Amino acid sequence: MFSKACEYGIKATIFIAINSSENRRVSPKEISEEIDSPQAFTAKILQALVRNNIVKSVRGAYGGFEIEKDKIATTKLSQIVYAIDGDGIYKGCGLGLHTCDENHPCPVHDKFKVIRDELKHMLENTSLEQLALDIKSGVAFLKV
Amino acid sequence: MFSKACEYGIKATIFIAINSSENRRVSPKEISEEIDSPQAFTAKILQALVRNNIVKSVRGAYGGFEIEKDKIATTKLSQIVYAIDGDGIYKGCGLGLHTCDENHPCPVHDKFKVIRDELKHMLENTSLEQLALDIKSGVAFLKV
DNA sequence: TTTATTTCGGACAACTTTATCCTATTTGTA
DNA sequence: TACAAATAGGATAAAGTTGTCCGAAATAAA
Repeated sequence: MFSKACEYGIKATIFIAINSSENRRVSPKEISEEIDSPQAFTAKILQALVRNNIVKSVRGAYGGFEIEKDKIATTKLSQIVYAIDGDGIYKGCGLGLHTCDENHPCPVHDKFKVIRDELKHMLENTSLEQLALDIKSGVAFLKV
Repeated sequence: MFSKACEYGIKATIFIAINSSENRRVSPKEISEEIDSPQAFTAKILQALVRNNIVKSVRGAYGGFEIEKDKIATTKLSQIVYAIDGDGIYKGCGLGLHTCDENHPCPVHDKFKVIRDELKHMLENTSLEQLALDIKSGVAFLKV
């Protein structure tokens, strides 16, 4: 469904959010340990998240990654996915046709549309805050 | 969502079904032209479909690919997908956790489960016949 | 039995994604 | 200012997916 990069990106952002809510910056090393991902690759993905204004980075001593507190509630899962995987999940034909719409559908167009719209709706209505709260309360997990 | 191989596989199977319903065998060349896919690669995918008993191949002169007529109605989209992409679409965690279930969920487990179950249901309840009929009647298309 | 036709299957090439490494740049503190 | 601690970013490697090529094997017809 998502690329590996996107999976790491989502988990990393959640971990950063949890720490930012307690005023702690975190390093790629910490992040990759907590979400069980390759460190250097995770660092690359963090760069993309910074460029897309999802998270903030602070260079130099005592630096690290953080998220502004008010952004934790407003950032949606869809924004993270879009920053890393683009809009391929919603757009594009399920069977790879160049043009696939109501007027010129692929054989599974209608059936796919239902599911994709639901996926889109879910991503656009799931906030970083919700996800972070489940980790904080021990209801959900970022690794294993 | 699906791999390229799977997209080609689905379209190829539909095209074979249409022709088998009219007692015609088709070659990889014909297939790849009709579904707009690379010929040699498509041939490889057809081999996989044959091994998985989705389609039948007949070697030698006047040979080609076909599907037994009664199979057209009973074959489900899920079987084609499974033959090529495996069960990764249903199984496996959306965020790549090793174990992700009710007891040890990833942050998006519940939300994903809903969508994946729906996708699974759709694939398991869509028959090759339905898809082929839409192409035959000109309501849907296999290329462009 | 020979020949033409057609799928099968292994080897390999190209491209994309995933992952690593090393140096440059930035920044806080002594 | 010098140093240490961090992220940024380019180069490159490893692995997976996509795609090509060619000879082997099978089969129908002459």
